[in-house]
Amino acid sequence: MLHTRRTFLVPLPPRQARMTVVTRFAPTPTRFLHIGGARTALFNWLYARHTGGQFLLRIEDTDRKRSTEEAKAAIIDGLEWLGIDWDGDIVYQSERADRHAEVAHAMLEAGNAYHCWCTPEVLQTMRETAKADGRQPRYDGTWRDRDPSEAPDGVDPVVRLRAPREGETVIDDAVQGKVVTANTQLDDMILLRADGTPTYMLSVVVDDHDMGITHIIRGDDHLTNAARQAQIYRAMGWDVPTFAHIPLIHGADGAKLSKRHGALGVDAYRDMGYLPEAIRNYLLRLGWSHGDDEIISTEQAIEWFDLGDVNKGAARFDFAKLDNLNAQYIKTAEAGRLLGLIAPLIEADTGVTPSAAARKRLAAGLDGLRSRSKTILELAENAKIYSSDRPLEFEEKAAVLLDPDARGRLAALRTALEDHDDWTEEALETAVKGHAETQDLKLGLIAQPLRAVLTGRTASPGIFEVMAVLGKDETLGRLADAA
RNA sequence: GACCCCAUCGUCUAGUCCGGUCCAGGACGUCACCCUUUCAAGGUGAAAACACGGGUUCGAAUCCCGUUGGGGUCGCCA
Repeated sequence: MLHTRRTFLVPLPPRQARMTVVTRFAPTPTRFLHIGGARTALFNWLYARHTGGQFLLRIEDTDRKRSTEEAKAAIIDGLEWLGIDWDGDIVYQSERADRHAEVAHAMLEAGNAYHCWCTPEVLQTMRETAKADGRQPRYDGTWRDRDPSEAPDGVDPVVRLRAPREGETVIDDAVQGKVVTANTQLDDMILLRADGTPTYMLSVVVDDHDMGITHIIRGDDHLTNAARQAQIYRAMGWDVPTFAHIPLIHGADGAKLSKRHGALGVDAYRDMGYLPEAIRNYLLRLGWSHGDDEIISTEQAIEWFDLGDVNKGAARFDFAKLDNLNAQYIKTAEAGRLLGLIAPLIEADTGVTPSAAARKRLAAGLDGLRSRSKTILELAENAKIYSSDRPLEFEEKAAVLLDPDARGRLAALRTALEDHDDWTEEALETAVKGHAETQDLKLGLIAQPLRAVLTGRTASPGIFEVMAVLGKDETLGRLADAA
């Protein structure tokens, strides 16, 4: 754990001189790593890797009673699961409160900040009357030029920034372009609370500066904050980093992704059976593109990613497209990994640890299963036709298929198969088709009941493949169970 | 409400900066057909968009203005 790394306090060379890009992801540990945060982290990470720079992680746990250890762990877990690694030690904002205060005091001394004795109650009424009068609900600068000797007794003052009252603050955003804010829109924000603790506005600026952040890539919802933060940088005579406000992700209904609907943690996506590379690819394409490319490896993403290609408008989250991407990654994922992923799911579902024979079948049948699965959950579900030991459970529709006639046909087939020894897919196909011909039956009349009896279902991989994967003993055994 | 941001198929987007090659391209989804013992996968094809209104220009998805719509921010939260 770190704690005020000295290096951060050493004055940094001017921006032009340190050509290395430094980005950061600065989540608040109040809940899990939600999908929007994941994308912000991804973009920061990608940009740092693309430029050969650094990607830092800062936990903004400036207490507030809401930060929890669980949330911190969940965020770190989420990042790790997504394959997003950070450079150096994690910076905990709460451990830097002294430095934040130090900066505020420096501003006080330089005259760029001042004490204000307005209580929250006074401020509250100030806002209310302003609103009632049709004015903006802002701090009116009561104590900006008032003599501190007039300070009321028994009130601890806050420290406010002496912000410029005229002119405008301009942000040259790498994504949004030039954003101009009239300084009259910005009031003198609080830097230090009455209890001496720093506010978010001060903390971010000080931390970003001390950490040498060159590019602040974050959600659009911070765009308005950028102007205010720029004022703090300027008051301290610091270089203002490059801002890049990326659009927010909206739910399928177009509304903001809120706690209420759809704002899930990345762990939820993992539990729904999505592969981290699919999530990464999907998130990457939400608001960013590289021509017509859709399937983009992480290596390519790092090579191609640039801020200039990030869109300005918000994008809606679409599970259908995520499913498609996930399916594509499942198709090419390494077999051992997939097997490892589904084993615990099958076990949890059936309460049985797959037997050695079952695992063998699973490995043999995996390729026929993956093209039929959009998620790991589906894969595990589909895999049960191989993992289950006899006797099988039958789906309603499969059971219906096994009427007396069908059972009779299967019994005949079983007898015919008993002497068959070449248990390869091709040979079995020839054998079963041959058998159907001698019985003068359409293949479907045999194949469908066969599928039902062998898998307990009406949909499965090719039936001859299933037979081959099952092996002779298991195939005949399952046949015997029902025929 | 004020301020700020945004606006191409249902969705993600290419094209917009440096107007003409765009009666707008790709992907997902949808539909049809092919393949096929089932379900997928795969293949082929189809329907599907420049929000609206004004300009500027020989010419605008591309530039300007307005309207509408959507979003964000207005805390001694982060």
